[in-house]
Amino acid sequence: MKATDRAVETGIQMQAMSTSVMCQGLDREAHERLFCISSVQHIPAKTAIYFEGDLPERLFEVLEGVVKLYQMTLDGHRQITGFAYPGQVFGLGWNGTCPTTAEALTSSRLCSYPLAKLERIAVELPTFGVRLFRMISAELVAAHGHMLLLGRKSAIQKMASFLLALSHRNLEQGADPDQLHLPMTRTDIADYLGLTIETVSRTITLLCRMGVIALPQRHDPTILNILLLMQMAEGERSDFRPRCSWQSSL
Amino acid sequence: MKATDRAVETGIQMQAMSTSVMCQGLDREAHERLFCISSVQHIPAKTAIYFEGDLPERLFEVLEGVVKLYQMTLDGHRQITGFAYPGQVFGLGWNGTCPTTAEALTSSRLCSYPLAKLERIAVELPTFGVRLFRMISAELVAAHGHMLLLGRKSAIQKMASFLLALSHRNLEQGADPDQLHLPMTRTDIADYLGLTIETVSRTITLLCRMGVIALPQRHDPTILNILLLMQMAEGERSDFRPRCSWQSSL
DNA sequence: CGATCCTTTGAGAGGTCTCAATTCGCGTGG
DNA sequence: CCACGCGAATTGAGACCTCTCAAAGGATCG
Repeated sequence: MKATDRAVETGIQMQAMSTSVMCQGLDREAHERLFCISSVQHIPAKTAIYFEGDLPERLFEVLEGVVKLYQMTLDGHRQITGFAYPGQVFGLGWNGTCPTTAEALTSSRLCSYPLAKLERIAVELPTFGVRLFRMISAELVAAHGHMLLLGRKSAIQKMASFLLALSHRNLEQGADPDQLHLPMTRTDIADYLGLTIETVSRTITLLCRMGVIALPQRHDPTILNILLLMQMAEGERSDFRPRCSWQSSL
Repeated sequence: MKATDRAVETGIQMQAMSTSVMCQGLDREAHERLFCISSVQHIPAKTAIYFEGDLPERLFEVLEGVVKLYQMTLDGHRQITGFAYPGQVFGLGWNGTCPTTAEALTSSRLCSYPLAKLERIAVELPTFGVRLFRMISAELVAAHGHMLLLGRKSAIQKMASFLLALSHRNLEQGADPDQLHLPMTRTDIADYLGLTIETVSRTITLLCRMGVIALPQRHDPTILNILLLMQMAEGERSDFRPRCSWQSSL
């Protein structure tokens, strides 16, 4: 590699860092310290990044691609706890060992930071520590929401919620909220929603027949009626009061 | 209240603080600063502490009693995301608003800290910030584990896992791991495990008939065969390999 | 163009839910 | 002290949703 190439590469990397969610809003010092300990790597599709039970070593940010995080039961069932898209962080939230396996869904580009050095930065630059805390808080909120989906929603509600979440993500990214893309297989969707692959397939077919979505390509559904989709995600009856006063004796 | 009473009360409170999980292992300065912003309160049973959607204001630690945390779907279903026992903290992990409602299951004594002041302490005393981070990490790990239970376990597996978790908690607390106590109703258990009240009841009856547990009192099961219970929690087949090499193309 | 994996679709079984009735436990008041 | 009432828990019967097993239809890639 020539010197000019290295310079170009560093330039690309610095650009990646400045757009990184890890760095946004941080002062110059934090920014530079993060850059110094960061490293960018390419991961081919279907490759594990770390395993459930490993000792956590690095924090990852997705630059390109999608990563799935999952846990296994001892009898061989799998539960995907989340998908990490570009701009999202994973590898946070361990308790001794990694609770999940991380595996690249598609060919991905990741930026990673050694946890030990990250902790030192967090200790020395409290604003960065607060940022890390915000990130893991967001993950916990998402986890709580997903627990509600897994425990209390029907197959159609789960599927509708999933599609709406993807739509919402598109909106945030400035993409068309109706043109979705599913980089994961039906098996992955099933393991994320707590269903079987057949039920996922049948539910998608059902949504198509109802005219709520279209499916020109198997991995690229289009939302045709987002209002109906939202209704389906929430369930039938909407005669619900915001405050649960019948529960509380207040 | 007389001065001596106040002194006694303060003594009790300081004792509570020194045994508090929030304080364990912290230096004298952090300890004292926490004590200054802390307040202890009693909450009667079935009383909400905060509501889903509220602006988070305080972090709570359970001193006595049990608190349940839950979310509602728009069609009126409930998912309990966790129970907080003495020595456990809740109110951490928000993203704008509280993701869950917190409600005292039994008459409880709580110690709470204003979040704003807590953040200041975390910024000024990084070791405390790290401690907060560890706490929320543990919550995230628990949430992931519960997602696996909700999405991929049968009614018996869920019930067995629940009882084992309580048993494990007893063990940590130095109590008899076989003598359990369920302060929550069957409805609460159902909403925690993603089942109906009837299925919970039937599953408990089944476990009794199999001789895995006994039920002298409705809220106080006894584990008779913990090995079998562990087997049931994990599922039938145990021909499972620790590393998921069939998934990864490594 | 065959091989393989992913996906769809069907039929049937099974687990969990729903609805309903009964029993149990406990506090209240006669 | 006992009868009563109410909520919680248990139990039963049947329906329904989802899973399981099986086969066929597509997509992709060498």
